[in-house]
Amino acid sequence: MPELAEVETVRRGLAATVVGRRVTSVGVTGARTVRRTSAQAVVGGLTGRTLGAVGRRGKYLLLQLDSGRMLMIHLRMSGQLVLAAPDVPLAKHTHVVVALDAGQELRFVDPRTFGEVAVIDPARLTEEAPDLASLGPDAFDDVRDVAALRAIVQPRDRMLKYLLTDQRAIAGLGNIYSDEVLHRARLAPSRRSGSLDASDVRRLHRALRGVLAEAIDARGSSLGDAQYVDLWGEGGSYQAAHRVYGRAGQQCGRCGTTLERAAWAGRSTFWCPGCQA
DNA sequence: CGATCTACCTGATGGC
DNA sequence: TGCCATCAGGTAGATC
Repeated sequence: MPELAEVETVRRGLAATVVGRRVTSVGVTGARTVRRTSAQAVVGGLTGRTLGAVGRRGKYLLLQLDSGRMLMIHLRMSGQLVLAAPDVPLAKHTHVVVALDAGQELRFVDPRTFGEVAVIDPARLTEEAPDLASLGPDAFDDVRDVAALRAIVQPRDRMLKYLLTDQRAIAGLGNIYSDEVLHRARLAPSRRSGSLDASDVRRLHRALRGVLAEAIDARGSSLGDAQYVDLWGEGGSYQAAHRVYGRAGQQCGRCGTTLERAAWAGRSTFWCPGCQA
């Protein structure tokens, strides 16, 4: 569910609300959510700690702790972070509850239990979070100029859809935003990265910056099942700006061609065969 | 190295 | 109504 724009929206919400707050108690009821370490490690690593800067790398949320360690959260497909008063009943599938000294609770809710919460030592990142350690440059924070994108695209020769969603190549894009970026750049998802010329890379860069900036401004995309909401339960609005995602059979807003859908490696890909080449 | 499956889960939706 | 198949924003690991 959540991709870079949604995770960034949650990050900004956390930065505005929990920085400087002390953790008074922690409850873990979902063993799968803390599988990277253990319930004891999460409870012990958080209780009594004060929360510091809130960062993001790709789709990972990283909160500094005054112990020198960090709280790592990945929402995966269906995870949500919710801020609530203690007297508000727990939503179904609430797996971790972090009580803060301001009287509020930070709750991790996740029906499919793919998401995770861990407290890790940044000095031992390679051992404790090899997935995080091997992330490529962040699609928004690190890929600022064309040269940065060229450095990702040029050394590889892969279908663009696979390249853009490979978190080790470029971190943060998922199924929705990769399709939207490729449509804006007028590049087909099956196009090989090795075949891009300088103007293709410039268009891809401009599309990447534009789509992500607009999606973050819109506080992300929330689809019909309302799986993605921010800390206060509010959805984003970028779904209204989707040009291809979920629109197979409709007409392309740019050229009028009927949009297509294909299932590659078990994932849906949407594109316009008329203006993406 | 790159492409494609499967597995991990629950829930929503649509067809019959 | 119920039953079944299909699909879902992610990722790791195995296989070809």
